[in-house]
Amino acid sequence: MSGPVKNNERTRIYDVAAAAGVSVATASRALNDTGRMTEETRERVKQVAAQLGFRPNAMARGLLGKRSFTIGLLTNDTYGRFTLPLMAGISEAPVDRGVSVFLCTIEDDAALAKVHVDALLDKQVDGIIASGRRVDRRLPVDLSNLSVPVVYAFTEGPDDSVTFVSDDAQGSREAVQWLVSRGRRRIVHITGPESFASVQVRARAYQAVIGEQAEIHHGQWSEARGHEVVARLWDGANTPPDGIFCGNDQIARGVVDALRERGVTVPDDVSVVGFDNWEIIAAATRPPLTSVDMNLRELGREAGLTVLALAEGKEVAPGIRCLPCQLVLRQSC
Amino acid sequence: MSGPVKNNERTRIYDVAAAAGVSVATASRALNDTGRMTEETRERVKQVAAQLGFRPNAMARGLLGKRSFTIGLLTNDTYGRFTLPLMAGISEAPVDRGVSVFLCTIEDDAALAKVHVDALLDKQVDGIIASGRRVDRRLPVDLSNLSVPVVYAFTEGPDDSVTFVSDDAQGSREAVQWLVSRGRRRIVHITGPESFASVQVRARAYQAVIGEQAEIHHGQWSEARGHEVVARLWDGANTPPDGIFCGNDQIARGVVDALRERGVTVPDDVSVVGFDNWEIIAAATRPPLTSVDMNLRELGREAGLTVLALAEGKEVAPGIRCLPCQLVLRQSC
DNA sequence: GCAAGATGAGCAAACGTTTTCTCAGCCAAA
DNA sequence: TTTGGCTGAGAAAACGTTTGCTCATCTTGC
Repeated sequence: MSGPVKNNERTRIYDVAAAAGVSVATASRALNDTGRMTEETRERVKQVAAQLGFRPNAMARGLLGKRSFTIGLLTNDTYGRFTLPLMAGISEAPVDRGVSVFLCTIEDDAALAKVHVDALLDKQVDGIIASGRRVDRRLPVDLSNLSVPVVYAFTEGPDDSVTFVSDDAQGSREAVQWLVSRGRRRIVHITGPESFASVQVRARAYQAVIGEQAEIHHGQWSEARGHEVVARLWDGANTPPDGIFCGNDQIARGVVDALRERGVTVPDDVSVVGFDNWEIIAAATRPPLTSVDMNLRELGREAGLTVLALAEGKEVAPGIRCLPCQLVLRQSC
Repeated sequence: MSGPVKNNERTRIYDVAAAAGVSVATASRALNDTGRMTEETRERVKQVAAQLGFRPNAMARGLLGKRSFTIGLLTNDTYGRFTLPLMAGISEAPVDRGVSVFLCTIEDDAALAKVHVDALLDKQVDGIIASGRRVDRRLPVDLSNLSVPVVYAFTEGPDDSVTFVSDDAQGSREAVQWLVSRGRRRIVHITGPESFASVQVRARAYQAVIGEQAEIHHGQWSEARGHEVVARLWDGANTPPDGIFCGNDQIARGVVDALRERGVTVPDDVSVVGFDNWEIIAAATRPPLTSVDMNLRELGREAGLTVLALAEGKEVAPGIRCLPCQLVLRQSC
């Protein structure tokens, strides 16, 4: 008639301790590989725990004020183009350590963002990763004075934050250099609106390789825009280009389609490279698009590892980390 | 020198109670709108709490064995095509009640799935939503005897489970009927492999409208497949169709492209309808695709509300719930 | 004027861990 | 033998809430 006798659903550490004939304290230490005890005792406890299928209650653990084994991912990319690869990378490392990820999609809605962030803080997340669909825009919420570490991925953070972005300059350089190496001499760049930071970075990298012959066409991020520019280039007085580096895959697909319709052969007459390596577009283009992949998954992985390190109290130098892009070769050049 | 004097980061309910001049118990009851007390007391406590920016610690709450205000979303759709709209819907209602969603992407990997599910159970989630990229495939993990409620969305669950799917039959019917109402007389169906349940459902609905003149072409889910079938139809001996209902938007886009290349005008000569309403494809097609939208967000919303209801102990009758699709009109018919 | 019921509010237990003390036993050095 | 350090292990506090129980006070009906 003494001691807790609850026959609840889950086995608690109390049950393990009782079964192993030790105290709760010893059981806890045995399972966490801390404290001093005979190797034999430790082993016995572990075995009993495994046998009973014991899994520690994360709530109780979290209550002690230590880790909650939980991180939050904030994003305004409801479409998922960037978020899901990122997400896959983020949870890759953490899940092995028992860490789960809260995904919060706030859609440029400051109030919604606040609700989500508050909920995350209530749940004592170990850290937050902020991510967006556009590198040069901040999320509509201030994360700078939170009690938990914050890491930015694919979105702009405050100056002293840890930020992960893809190395668009390197990716663009490789793409253009690849065109050059294929013997292309007149290479133009068709890309998005000048107001995007990534547009500027990519354009500068293109310019650095091409020099003064550089020719940049800004406009919408759409297939239609690809058609438009091709029409202008081929119907104009100047010699049309033999290489086209596009700011994203949608433009590139428009370009390739427009060229095919004009009877211009890709890649024989003109080589085309896209950016984003959006499988659904790049692979369906005829011919399939060579494109720059931003390695979002890897980016997510790094961000996940970093926020975990910060949560564990490790020091991480603030600054912007550029992760390399990779040129994915297909038949368009 | 008496009582807790900790000056920690977060304000606890203890601080609120002290500031309001009541006991912790009263404070708790005041904030939760339970128990008996003067309206004046309740109001005062609430006011003090608001002033101090008090937010209850979710861990402590969860430890009491009640709700954890947390649900898990399991999916094997790493690409995000289906998951993100679903996710947006799922968290819509819950977040207002302070519920956050763990997103777990398991990629047909049973071991990974188990790791994730275990992590979710450790964290005492109130419920789990299982979702997949294919309606007729089960996730590689058994969720049937969990201690928390499970709801299936866009994936197959056990017989006695609560499952949400889109009403593909109704969507297809409306699409085909729309073609008929536009005066189309010879309508064919180009769709994916026969092994997909959704392919069968959509095909049957098509057949039910068209009758014995039905003509179904099974094959890959790709743009290339659209080209292929158009070539076969227009180069064959029979009169080509004047209406085409496609099993997904990729096929539809291939069809429209192929027709344009042959000089067949869409929608004047032939009307085309797609399925999925995948914006990136449907909107970029020339002309833009009319397509069946599965209302994934709404589906997610229902699933979220249902799992919450179950978590609160409400009874929900098992069975398959079909949510209506919606025909989104664009210029392709 | 008194018993009985209603009302407002506090004490303390409970949730399942981790961790700080504390302590008994043992061994070696003096 | 005594002393002191080391080792293995347990008792109990702590984390921040919620809630069952208790109790004093107030109201009401006789």
